[in-house]
Amino acid sequence: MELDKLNEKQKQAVITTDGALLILAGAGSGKTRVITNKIAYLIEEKNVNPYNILAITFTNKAAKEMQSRVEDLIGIDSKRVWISTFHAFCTRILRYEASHILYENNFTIYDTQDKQVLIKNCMDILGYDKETLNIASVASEISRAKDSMVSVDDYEAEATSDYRNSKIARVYRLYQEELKKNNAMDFDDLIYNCIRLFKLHKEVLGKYQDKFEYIMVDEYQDTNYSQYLLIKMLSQKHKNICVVGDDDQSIYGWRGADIRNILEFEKDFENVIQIKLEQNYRSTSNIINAAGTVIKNNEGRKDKKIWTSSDNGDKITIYEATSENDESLYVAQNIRKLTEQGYKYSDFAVLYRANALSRKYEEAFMKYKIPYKIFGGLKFYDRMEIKDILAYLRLIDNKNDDVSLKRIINVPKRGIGAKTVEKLEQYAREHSISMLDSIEYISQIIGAGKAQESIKKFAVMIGALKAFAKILPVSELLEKVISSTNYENSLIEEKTPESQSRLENINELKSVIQEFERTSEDKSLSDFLQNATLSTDMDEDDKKSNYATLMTIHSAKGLEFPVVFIVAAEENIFPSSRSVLDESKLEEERRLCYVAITRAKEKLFITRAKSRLLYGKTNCNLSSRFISEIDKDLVINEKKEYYVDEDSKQAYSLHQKYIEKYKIMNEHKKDEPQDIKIGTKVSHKTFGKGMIVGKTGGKYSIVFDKVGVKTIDTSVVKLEILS
DNA sequence: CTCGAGCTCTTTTCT
DNA sequence: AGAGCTCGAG
Repeated sequence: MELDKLNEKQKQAVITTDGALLILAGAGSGKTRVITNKIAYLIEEKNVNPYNILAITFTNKAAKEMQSRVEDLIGIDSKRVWISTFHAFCTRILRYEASHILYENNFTIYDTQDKQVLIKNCMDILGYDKETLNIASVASEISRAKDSMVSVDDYEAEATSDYRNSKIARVYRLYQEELKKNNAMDFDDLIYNCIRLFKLHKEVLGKYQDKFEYIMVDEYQDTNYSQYLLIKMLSQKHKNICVVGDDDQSIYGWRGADIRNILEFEKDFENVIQIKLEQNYRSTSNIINAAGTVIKNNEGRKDKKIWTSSDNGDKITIYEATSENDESLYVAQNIRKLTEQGYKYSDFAVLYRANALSRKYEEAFMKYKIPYKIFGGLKFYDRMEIKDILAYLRLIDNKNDDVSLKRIINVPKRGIGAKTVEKLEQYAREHSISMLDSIEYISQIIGAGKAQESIKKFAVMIGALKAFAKILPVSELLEKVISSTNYENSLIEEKTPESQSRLENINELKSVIQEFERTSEDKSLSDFLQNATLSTDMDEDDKKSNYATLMTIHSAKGLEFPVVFIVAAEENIFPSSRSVLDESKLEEERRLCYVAITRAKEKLFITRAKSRLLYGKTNCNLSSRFISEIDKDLVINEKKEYYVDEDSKQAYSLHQKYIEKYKIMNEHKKDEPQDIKIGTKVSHKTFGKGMIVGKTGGKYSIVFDKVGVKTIDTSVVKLEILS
């Protein structure tokens, strides 16, 4: 135990073990330290059995971090504490108790993409076109319903008078029926169904209530209603519930997080003790004060003031760039300058509001030879080839998974087209069986021919693989899948750099599976698939490597860096254009800004550009209101000297004229795609040197030395031919 | 059945 | 700017 290393408040938070405890932990106040020490304290001082402790986090990364820090404190006993994410926790329970809610325990978890595929499918069946009803918005509406425990019946009842909502209600109903038929659940269902299970079967709930004597929840400000309910139900017996959070860091309202949960914790639970951790150990005093002057503009927050005993440190540098190019070069130049003064590349982070902004900084870093890593974008398990292979494994594991079957029935191409699949699906629907099972009756469904032969062969292959699955470990099953589907070979034959990188990813999947077999307790196929769906790229961070970090502010939460650049601090970007008209959304943006500022330990730069090319258009945005909210005494303004004109209105109108002119010029330019042979070496003005490897119309696939494969439309961007 | 031209869309993102 | 999706031609 390291109780003596804690400050008074932290110590108090650790030793207050019984009853309901709300720890309001400001940024950088050592909250993980408090939770981990509390777990150790319960076990070592209070003789609580580790088996009776539950600690819940939002991300795998946070769970792993917590697990390893508890292990450092108490050793092997830490393995017996339940430390997991909400979703992993619910999955584990549902796997034991699936039969109570009429699911099979090898149910498949559908990720966001699978979910959208199935929703689109449902909308097709109902005859709703996506022009009137946008798939993504239906998906998110269904998510919000489940987050707030609104069942299909409830939703329908509320929606009767509303044309759009009653349509969504029908999609929701069909979608849930399809999930059930496929023996599948989406992410939201994991929590929704867990609560349904507890409500329906009090004896099951009782079992878990007995087990969890002490419950801890991290990042409580990010919980949604269903997560709140889950915690509340589980803690009902022992009533030892400790939640840790910071209302000022609630930035996930748009995905259902309810800030009310933390603001009204004291009403929701009995005899709540509240402890505030306000001392910041991370940042300089100037940074903390800047964060404070911004966040105080929000109404309706818990009263607290973070402070630090550190020195003032440097002032915050604000740079007003002329364009996004100027801005990105400024960032790169400053990083270069600071590395010469002894900073490492890994000390730097560039934080932006949206992933689409990252490219310019990437280019500038390449130019200045600064090693960097971009987080976000396409994740490993989202890659096409990985999803394909996993779809095979899912179908083998769960024959009812029609979504996976449809994904791979013609991958690699075996001459089974959309019409055939449609007929098969219809037959399956009419006879209430899975698509895989309906293949048995294929001769009744489609006439004899090439498609029928292919589909029979497909079914035989899946049958054989299922037999292998019973006797082989997952890693060997994977080999069988790859060889019998001819997946690898068809990629090898393609001989494009894309297929090359796909092959590499498949090899990566092989090592992921081997790693899983080495480390996991339950080595079953179901378990592997669930792990794969619930995990993400962010989980691993190699602290050893030396590179600058580029990421969105959202993904930076919980991290810290000696030097932080907050870029594109402009109205309509940060705060985003969709937030500026809505006071509560704007407050969330401001909290996001608070999170961004408090990531910095020593130096903070905030930059903005007077004009910016984004989503194919140039815009002139005003400086972010958040910049002006920072106390002027804490700031140094840097600006290009030739910007004499302070009147932004005038600058704006001049710029608009210039842009109009530029547009007209461009329209004339957009014509004649270039005709270049495959194999030609070319140069692109932003991606650098590369080689043409494929051609589709006027568009070329090009492997660039630095950035990999990109598709370039030469009627828009001209390429310089090198050889 | 497969390929390619032309259309639309674009915040954030963990699970 | 560029990715993804739909629809029509071969």
